[in-house]
Amino acid sequence: MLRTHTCGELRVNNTSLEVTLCGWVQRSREMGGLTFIDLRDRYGITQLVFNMEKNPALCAEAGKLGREYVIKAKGKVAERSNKNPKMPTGDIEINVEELTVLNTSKVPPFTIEDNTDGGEELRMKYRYLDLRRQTNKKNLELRHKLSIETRNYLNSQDFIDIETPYLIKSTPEGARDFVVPSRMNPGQFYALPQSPQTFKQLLMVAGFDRYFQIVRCFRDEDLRADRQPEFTQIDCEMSFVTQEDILNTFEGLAKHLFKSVLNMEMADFPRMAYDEAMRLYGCDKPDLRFGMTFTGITLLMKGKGFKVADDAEFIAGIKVDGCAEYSRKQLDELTDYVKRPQVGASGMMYIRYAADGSMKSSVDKFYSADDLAAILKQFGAVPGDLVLILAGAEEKTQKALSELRLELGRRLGLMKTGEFKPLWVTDFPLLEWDEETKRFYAKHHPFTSPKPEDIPLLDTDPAKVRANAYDLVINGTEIGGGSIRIHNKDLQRRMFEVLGFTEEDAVNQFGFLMNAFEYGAPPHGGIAFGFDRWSTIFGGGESIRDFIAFPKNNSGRDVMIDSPSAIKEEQFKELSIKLNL
RNA sequence: GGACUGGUAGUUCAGUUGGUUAGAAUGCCGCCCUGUCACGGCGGAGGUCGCGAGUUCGAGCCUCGUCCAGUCCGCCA
Repeated sequence: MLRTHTCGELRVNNTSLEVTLCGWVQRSREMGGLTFIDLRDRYGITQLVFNMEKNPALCAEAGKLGREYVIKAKGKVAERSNKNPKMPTGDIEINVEELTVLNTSKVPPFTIEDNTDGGEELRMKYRYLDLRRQTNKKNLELRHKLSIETRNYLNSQDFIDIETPYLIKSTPEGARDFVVPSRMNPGQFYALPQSPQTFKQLLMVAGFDRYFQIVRCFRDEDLRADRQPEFTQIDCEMSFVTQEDILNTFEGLAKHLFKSVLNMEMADFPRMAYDEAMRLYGCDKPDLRFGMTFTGITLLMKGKGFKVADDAEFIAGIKVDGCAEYSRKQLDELTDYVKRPQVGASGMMYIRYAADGSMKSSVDKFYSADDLAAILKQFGAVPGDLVLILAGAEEKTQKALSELRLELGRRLGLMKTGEFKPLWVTDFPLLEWDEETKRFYAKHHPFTSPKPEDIPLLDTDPAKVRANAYDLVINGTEIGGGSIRIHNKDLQRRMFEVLGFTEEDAVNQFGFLMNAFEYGAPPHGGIAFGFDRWSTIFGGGESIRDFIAFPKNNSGRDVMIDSPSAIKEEQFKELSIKLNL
């Protein structure tokens, strides 16, 4: 090693030790006769001192060092006369006797500091410089810790890590596939896996009754702050289990991660059926850090001559504690918020229940004091509260009210970082009707098992069938989800029928799985967690990009290596591909 | 596919109603400074106002188009 110590470990009890440090020049401060240099490596920052009286040549040399030069410095640890309590190494410094420039550096395009002056775009282009910053380093360290602790826990529970292929077969269901041409099989393509779903089920058939993998998955869909075209899952599957066994096992994983990574003891996670989540929060991944659950008042508001209410399929609202004094301006802002096209409400009603007991609403014209009092009672409102009400088509209104609830949560500071409210959402619908294609789609995936008691509904009312499917939600983010799978080939065949697959389609796409199910498939089920999201939530971050070493931007581009990019004509030829742009 | 926001010095941003030579901070360069640690002081360099049209006597500012970035909707079994 070129160094004897790191830049983060020396303390006052190392005084007068002869050490050699290596690192990057964070910053230098010249005082004329004295020069200080902050030397940085992965572990911290240590101050180097050069003294003009003791060694003028060396001091002059130190003065020439630029930001981000890579240097090696040999010298003695000394206790500082002027200590810096803000730094872990602030009690000591190194009186440098030998200095070697290991490499020079151009002036970096932004400052390598916690509060950098560089914008997102620039930092992504120079990601290797951005990663030198402490905040990014911390994020990747947290991610590493989560990864190690996940392995530790699952290993302790007899899960085994098995790799599955990346070059697999395209299927039209679900997300768009990334596709890879096969040179040796002209005109044919591999697909990159959206998840190792079918392979882990085949591993169950193979008898590996507890499997896991921390694995890259690929989906060619439009991106968001919490979505990347390639992302990482903690992918798990178990045999001979019920839903209850899976929830318990992976609640165990979550608790272990909370404890080992964040040092937090978590109580048992609450559970909520999908229908309940939709009724109370209008959303299948509610943020439980605050209340403000929905109160339905469709019947109370209808029949009073107010057309908006009379025409509405669904009317519900939320009670905002202690906000009766909201100004007209604030209420108008909220109205504008719900009327944004992305939220989609056509208006908002309010009732202010003033501290003196008086009521003021936006619909006084249509509702008597008794009517309003009845509504307030339904909400359990007390003087000082504000009630906000949306009306319209059920699904749309639920969604808008859910957005309004979250907006108020943000405005009132109720979504605190550092507070964690996990939740299992269970009993998802098995199928989703698509108006455009006039057919059902699997809400989770086509191998999800219906609840046994709901199987008869497959023939009569498929939309009502509930699945043995579950999601883990933390603070309003879906962190993972899974299901008990179908292991019976007849039920699987029936499922494909409901989804409108012909026998031929099913065999063509999933024949290998159906064949496998002919040879003794055990009852099994599993779950997959979004590893990037989990890291982001634990790290209190906003965007999963901050927890991925080399992420892509929202157009799926890597601006550092400039990909995707064109390929050479010879490559197309070799692949028997012609462009059609 | 759609909505919104932004693009001005190396960087982060300001720039009034369209009007003389486009500013600040920071970074960078030079000089001074022996206890700094966001050091301090003095001085200096640094601009295709994303790109292309248009309106105008005159455009960083107005209009249209386009590219790029970000947030969201659709999409993501």
